[in-house]
Amino acid sequence: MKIMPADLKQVIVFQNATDDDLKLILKNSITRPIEEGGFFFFQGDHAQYLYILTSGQVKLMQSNPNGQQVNLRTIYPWQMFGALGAVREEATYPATAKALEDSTALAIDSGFLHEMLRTHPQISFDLMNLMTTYIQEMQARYRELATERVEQRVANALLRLAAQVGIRSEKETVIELSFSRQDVAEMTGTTLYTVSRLLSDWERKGIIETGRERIKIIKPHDLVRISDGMEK
Amino acid sequence: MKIMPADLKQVIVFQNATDDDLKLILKNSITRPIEEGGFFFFQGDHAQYLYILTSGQVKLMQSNPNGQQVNLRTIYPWQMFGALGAVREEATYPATAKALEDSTALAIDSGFLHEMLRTHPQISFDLMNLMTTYIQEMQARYRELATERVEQRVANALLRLAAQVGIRSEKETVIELSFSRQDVAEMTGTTLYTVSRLLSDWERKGIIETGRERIKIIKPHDLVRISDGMEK
DNA sequence: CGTGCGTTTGAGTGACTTCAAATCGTGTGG
DNA sequence: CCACACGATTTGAAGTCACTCAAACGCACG
Repeated sequence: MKIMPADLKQVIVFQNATDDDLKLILKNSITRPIEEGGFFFFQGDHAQYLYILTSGQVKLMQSNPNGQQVNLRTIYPWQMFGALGAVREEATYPATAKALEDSTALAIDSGFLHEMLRTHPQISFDLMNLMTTYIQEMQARYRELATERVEQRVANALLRLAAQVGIRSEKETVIELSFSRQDVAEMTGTTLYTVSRLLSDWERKGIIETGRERIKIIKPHDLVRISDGMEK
Repeated sequence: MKIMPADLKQVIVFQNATDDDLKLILKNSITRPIEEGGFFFFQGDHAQYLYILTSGQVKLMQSNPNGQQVNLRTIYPWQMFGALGAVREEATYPATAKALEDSTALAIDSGFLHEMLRTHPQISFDLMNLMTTYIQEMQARYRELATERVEQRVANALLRLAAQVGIRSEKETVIELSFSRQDVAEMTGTTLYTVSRLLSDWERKGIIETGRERIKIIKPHDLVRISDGMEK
């Protein structure tokens, strides 16, 4: 699929850019397809490109020296990734970007990006704003991990996912999610076994329905109560 | 103590600003003294000011609905705080800022700040860069909390603190820190009891020396080994 | 109709928390 | 200058949450 300059309007950081700017950006970027399971970059790689996902789904994760990993976030079309590395010259990516499905991204060279930021202050400003929201999200997740029990964190994660990407059924307040137990575990800093036990428990209570890589939220309100720690 | 424009050069985000700019910033800010134990602002307050600490020490912390809190970071002179709230108009502070000692800060009105960012792209850019480093730090701490044991996290926290604010003795590699067990616990997402047990253990092994609100690192290298999980 | 991956479930364990009580250190008022 | 009082710290004992490991299950796809 060919990307048009106008498509880039969907990128938050470019929403104030002119059509000419968008054209210039497109001209200075390359299209990079990665198939399911492949990687756009690894943690520690020299950060040559800033990416904008145009199709598919990408998981950003970070590993510790022992190889254990956490999910930092999942990227959906028209979101940027790799920005942390690419905005500073001579930097490396602090995370690994893995394609969850066949995906395509626009790769903007960091040299050109730097030039762009210098000549288009508005973009710096918008990027800064985007970063403030991201910092706040990370701070909130950090606090959650430090102070809340697994049960609350998982409930919270499901609610957050539902708000972001859930497919809402027409009549009822039923929300479908496509994530494995492992995914949810990595998102909440726990193990797939604990997640499985929790989900089974909630299913018995009629709060959710589950299947293979599928979670259907039946009673969001009960999840809210659990995430608030009002349980027990 | 009177703040001079040149003093502001110590603020990372203002290091590229002209003297005239610094003068303008000073003229549009007010000095705000807060005594030990007092607060510059609370989480959820309307974010009217961006602060620059000129003396003392400030703790940034976040609470969950139940009142449990985590330490996000400690601010030292010439560092900014309150930026996350103040750079967006009509926002609230995502954290609480408490003075650990009698402290003084320069308060820059968010309206003026916004104007400043609009007319001085370089500042947006520098601010964005500062935020990238902060995001990376938060991501790293998040991963630590999710994947590492308390022992490793505490060792890591001590090393990080030592690098930031430790007083290095001349001859030997001995580093002094002034933090209570409670402080360290809040920084690492654990309890003061666990921290106390750990520090006692390390003291018995000669890795550190401790006292009331005092931790002296004798063998940093051993802490590095512990933080890498090479213990046991 | 296998085969593999995602999932469930059980049993055992251990790291860390919680609560309680004793002890230590420091700074402050008499 | 000393003694007291309070906050910081230590330590023990008990409890628990969640992890680990192992094994069985079952759905979906080839």
